[in-house]
Parts: sequence; structure tokens; C-alpha cells
Amino acid sequence: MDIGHKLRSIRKQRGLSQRELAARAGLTNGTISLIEKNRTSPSVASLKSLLDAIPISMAEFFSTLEEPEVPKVFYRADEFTEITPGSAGQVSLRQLGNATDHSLQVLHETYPPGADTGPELLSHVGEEAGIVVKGSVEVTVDGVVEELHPGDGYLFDSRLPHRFRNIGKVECEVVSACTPPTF
Amino acid sequence: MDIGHKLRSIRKQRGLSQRELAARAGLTNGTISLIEKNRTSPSVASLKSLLDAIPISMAEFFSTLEEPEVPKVFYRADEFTEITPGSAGQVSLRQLGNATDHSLQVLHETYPPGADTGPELLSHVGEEAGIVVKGSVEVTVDGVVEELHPGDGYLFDSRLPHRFRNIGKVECEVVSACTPPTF
DNA sequence: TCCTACTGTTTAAAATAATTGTCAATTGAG
DNA sequence: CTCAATTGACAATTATTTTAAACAGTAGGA
Repeated sequence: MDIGHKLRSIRKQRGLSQRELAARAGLTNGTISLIEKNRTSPSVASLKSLLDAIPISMAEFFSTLEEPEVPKVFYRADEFTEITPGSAGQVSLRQLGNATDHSLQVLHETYPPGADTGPELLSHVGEEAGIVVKGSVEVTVDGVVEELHPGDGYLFDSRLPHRFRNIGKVECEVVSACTPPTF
Repeated sequence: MDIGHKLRSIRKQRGLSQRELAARAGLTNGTISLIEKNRTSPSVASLKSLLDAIPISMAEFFSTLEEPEVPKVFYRADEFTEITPGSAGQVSLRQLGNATDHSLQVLHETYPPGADTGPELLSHVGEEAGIVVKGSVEVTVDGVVEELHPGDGYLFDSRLPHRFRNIGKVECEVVSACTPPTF
């Protein structure tokens, strides 16, 4: 992480000494010295005090600090992040990458027999699409019902009310995409 | 700050137990319990471990956490933030509020006698404007030179090369504005 | 019912962060 | 140069976080 150098450069930029900043933050100059040399990891409370005294927000501090790094392209199956929707109990939604950094959200969905997302009414803007990979699923969009089998797909405006139900006897898998990812 | 509730809600949303998250982060469930109940302020290192295990970035975590609070309207003189430009040595730039949250940046600039911003070439897009409050300043914009006195002002496209020099004998003060604040 | 497996909480002990006081190096004024 | 003031760094102490282990509550199955 190296928050030490980051803190030091911001402090210097503002023309503050360790003692001056320490006084404003209610800490000691020694502490700042240790933090800036990365000899200790400050508590969130301490860091907040320091940033408030500069002043700069936590989000700002970390947004300019966080690794720009090489963009991640490939994701192994165990790197997907599990998303547990509030209502639908047993449905498994596994998201590729993290939604907030992209304008496209791709999910690997698993519906056990009997699974039902329920009739969620209008949700986010954007579009949703998916293709059934295994098993079958009954999809209802804006009142129209269809049973989809492997190879079948769907594509609709996310604002339309929609519902997914596995009325078959085997697990159903769907790969879907949304844009933008206002999950 | 209340990072406890924030952490808990994110953890729950992902369907993780304290123990599960603790194992992934290399911490203990007890620690997470204490943090979530705000009975302790975790070190930045610990919080980073937890967020990496969720996963969510520090910037994301704090950006959704940081107080939306009532928007700040009034700023006392001692609440301005001093901005020390890289090149120009003695010039004092005091910024109203924080630039990143707004689309407008207002500065209180002070030029001691002899101060010179140097001929910075093209900078950011947007517009810049200002009014001289005290003393006088020689402003060069796109090759055109003017000496401005109290009450005088300027307004130009930020992409044009510009330069400020105090060729008088007294300190000069200028109140300026830029938009957008890509400082 | 009992048992197992899970949840989150709480406590003393261990590990770590923060303070205190001191130090050498630097800077500016006389 | 000399002195005073200020800077950042460091060691030892104090304070806090973190751990490890035990606790109580819940849910499900035999």
C-alpha cells in the first residue's frame, strides 16, 4: 500500500511540518514519522484525523493511492464474486470482476430446481441479456412467459418487470450480462 | 465514521460469516466482531486485508461511506486549503472548499512583489477568470500583455498559454475561478 | 430430546500502534 | 561563527488493537 509516502507528499505539498500536522490532528509528530516511514500501520481513526487536518477525504486519499496497475482481463472460476440477492434465496449469482470499475456486468447464474427470483418489479435502467447453458428456466418479461432451454437466450430493457423460475427437475445455469451495472 | 455498520452490511450482502471473512483476510472472527461493533478502530493494514477478501477497494469503501451530510456552503478564511504550485515558488493559492467535489474551483491568490508563475504552456480545458483585489499584476494570455489594477479582471480559455507576474512594489491579491477544476 | 454445526459475542493475553522525551541535522538571525 | 528555533528520527514506555479461547443462541437432523 505505501500510505507513508503518499501521506508525506500530501503533507509536504501543503507546506506542513510533522509537528504542525500532528497538532491539528491531535496526534504526535513521532506517530507521523513512523507512519510516513511505513514502520507502522495507523488505525483508521488515526488516519482519518490526519486527513481531516490536511484536509482531504479518505476516498480521495485512497483513490489517488490505489494501484492503477495493469487492467485485469482474465478471471479464474474461483475469482468470481458471489452475489447473494436479498429476496431470491437459493439462486447463485457469480459476478465476473467487480461491477463498479466497468460499464458491463457479467454473471454466472445457477438456479436449483424450484428456484424463483420472484416478480421483482421495475429495477435499474439499461439492458439485460443471457443465454441458458444447462437445464431449463421459465422467464417472464412484462407478462410474457417463455421456457428457455440450453442455447436459448433473452434480451430486454431492464426496466420491464421480469422473473426467473426453474420449473424443471435439474439445476439450471445461465450466463447473463447487464449494462450499466447498477446492481 | 461508523465503518463498523458499513463493513457488516457489505459482508452480509456477500453472504459471508465473520469466520469465513476472517479466514480469507488472515484475521480472526473476534476482530471482525469488535470492528463491526465499533469497539475498536482497525489499522489500515487490517481493513485493507478485510476489503481485499470481500473484495472491494478502499476508495470504493470510503466513497460510499463518507458522510453525504448537509452540503457545506460557508467557508471561514482559515478553512481554505493552501495549494503550493510545483513551479511558482512564492505565490500563495488558497482554495475554497475542495475541488474534487465540485465543478467550480475558486482561489484566493496572493503574489508578493516579483512573483511570477512563469510561462506555463497549455494546461487544462475549461475557463479561467479573476478579479484583482489589491495591488497590480501583469497578465499575459496568448501573447497579449495587460497590467491589471484593483477592480480589473480577466476571462480566458484555460488552454491558452498564460502567465501572471507582480511587477509592482506591493503585494497583489486576486480572486479567481476555474471550471472544471482539473487542477 | 440430544447432538452437531453454525452463528456472533466476550474475555485475558499477546502483538502492535501511539506517546513521550531526547537526539542530531538544518535553517535563519544577529 | 554562534545561538536559537525548527525540522525529522529514534528508544522506551504507555495505550490500543488483535489474538485465542470460551461462551450463548439458533437451526437442522437423527
